[in-house]
Amino acid sequence: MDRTEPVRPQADQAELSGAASDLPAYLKIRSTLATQISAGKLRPGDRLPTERALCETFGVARATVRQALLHLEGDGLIRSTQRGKRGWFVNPPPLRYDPTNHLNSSRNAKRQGRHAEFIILQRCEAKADETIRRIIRTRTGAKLWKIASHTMHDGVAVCVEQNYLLAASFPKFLELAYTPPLTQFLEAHYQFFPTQVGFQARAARLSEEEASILDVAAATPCIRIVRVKADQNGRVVQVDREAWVASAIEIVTGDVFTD
Amino acid sequence: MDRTEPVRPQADQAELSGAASDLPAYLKIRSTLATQISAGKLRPGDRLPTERALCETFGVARATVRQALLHLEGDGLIRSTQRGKRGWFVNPPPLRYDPTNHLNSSRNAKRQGRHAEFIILQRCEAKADETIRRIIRTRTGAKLWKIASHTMHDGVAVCVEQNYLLAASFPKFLELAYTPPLTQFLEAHYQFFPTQVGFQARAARLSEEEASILDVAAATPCIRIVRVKADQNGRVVQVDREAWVASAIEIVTGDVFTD
DNA sequence: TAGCAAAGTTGGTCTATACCAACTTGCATC
DNA sequence: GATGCAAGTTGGTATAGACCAACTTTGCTA
Repeated sequence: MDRTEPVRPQADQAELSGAASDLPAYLKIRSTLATQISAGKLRPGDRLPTERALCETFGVARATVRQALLHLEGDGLIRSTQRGKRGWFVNPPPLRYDPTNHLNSSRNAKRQGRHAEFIILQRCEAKADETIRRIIRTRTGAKLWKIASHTMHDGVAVCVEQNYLLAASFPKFLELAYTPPLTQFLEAHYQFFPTQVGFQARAARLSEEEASILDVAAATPCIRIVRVKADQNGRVVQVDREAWVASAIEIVTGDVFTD
Repeated sequence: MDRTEPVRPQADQAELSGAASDLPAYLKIRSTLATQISAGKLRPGDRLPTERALCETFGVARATVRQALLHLEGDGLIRSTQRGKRGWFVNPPPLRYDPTNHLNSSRNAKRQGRHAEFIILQRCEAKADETIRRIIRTRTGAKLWKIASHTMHDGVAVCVEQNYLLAASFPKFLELAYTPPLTQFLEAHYQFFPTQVGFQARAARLSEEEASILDVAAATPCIRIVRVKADQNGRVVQVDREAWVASAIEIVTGDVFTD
């Protein structure tokens, strides 16, 4: 009984998602799983079957299953943990993020039914690097405060960020007892009501360090956001650099999408 | 002389990018190539060595090289063509795209030193699907005009889009001789000076069809943008759906980044 | 010299296998 | 029961080899 299926291991996969049967196997697996997710058979937070189990289900090698899973990760539908190597999990839908009206991120999260937490990693004096310097248009030596933190939504890390403040505009910042979120803190202690004067977003990948903080695989797709804020005189005094797990947010302005 | 290097094929790779030598091989290859690109040794439009040549250079298997290349693709640094299977090419830096001020995309491209072309694929009457219907807040049967097109920058396809117009607001649209770009055409023929009332962007992957139009590999990372425009009375009359090759654009508002 | 067919190249897909670190499970021992 | 170690599981990384379609190059023929 060994020779009924001789050399063609990729023959009999007609059961994979009927339509478009000339697609590569990994794309069929991808769309099969994507359908299960959008149909609610697999729900946010659910764990997918193990890679080896999926191999059996679809009758393919593990590399093929992984190709499908990595695509689903790029699609933003699933994520795999890194440290707690427990498997692949279905993502919640992305948080809507409005670049023109993004003054209080915790309230934004709450309005969308998420619980946001902020964890401070570092708070120190810092020098501006080339990028910051160009934005803030300052002379080389200007003193800055740097706050490094990350954000959790419902217990899942979704964003690492660094905030840079022009030290001259926020005297004795390090001596104050700081509680996030930053926007509210600066409002309360410095009567700082900023104007957002710049916003930048682009698709990229997480660095090693960021991925390890966010507890996802190295080089996970992310969206890098830079926000620039000015004081009442139009002076740039704050630059925020954020790296969001790409699947965790979408950029939206206007209210035509929120019904 | 065959047994000096017995069973450990991944041993001697100390020459790969000195620092952080405990990184996986594919990440070292990725950063080596990324460095060559940012240092200008490989310039936009250049073709990378073939995958098999890179295997020899770095002393790894082809799957490992491909892993590195796919990461660089996700980073937006390179792209591989699909139909004209000629290899991997270095991308130009992304085009800056301002969601709050994006009325004329060809002028935007020109200002950044690119030549933009628009190719019309289809122009027809269409019914609103669920998404469009919800945005345009119209009753089920509303008649729409649909324009499907794609955009080339310097001869490279970078974006596919569909524009939907409320037919009632643009009478006899199909009977007019249409020349892109759309914004200018509507301005000239209908005195339509829209207000942008909605903008949405998120990271995703190209569909089969889109990828084939854009001549890139299936499921290439992309940024999906939806723009919603209203007439003078605040009535939503236009919805644009764009899919940009992720590496081709970055979303920017404000002028603090353009120095 | 023009045209065309054969051979080679290249990225895309896939199999099969292997090893590792980190985590989980289960079992034997105290 | 609690403890602790061994065995199993899981995703991450990597090798080696294979086949294909589509493209390019080569070289022969008319």
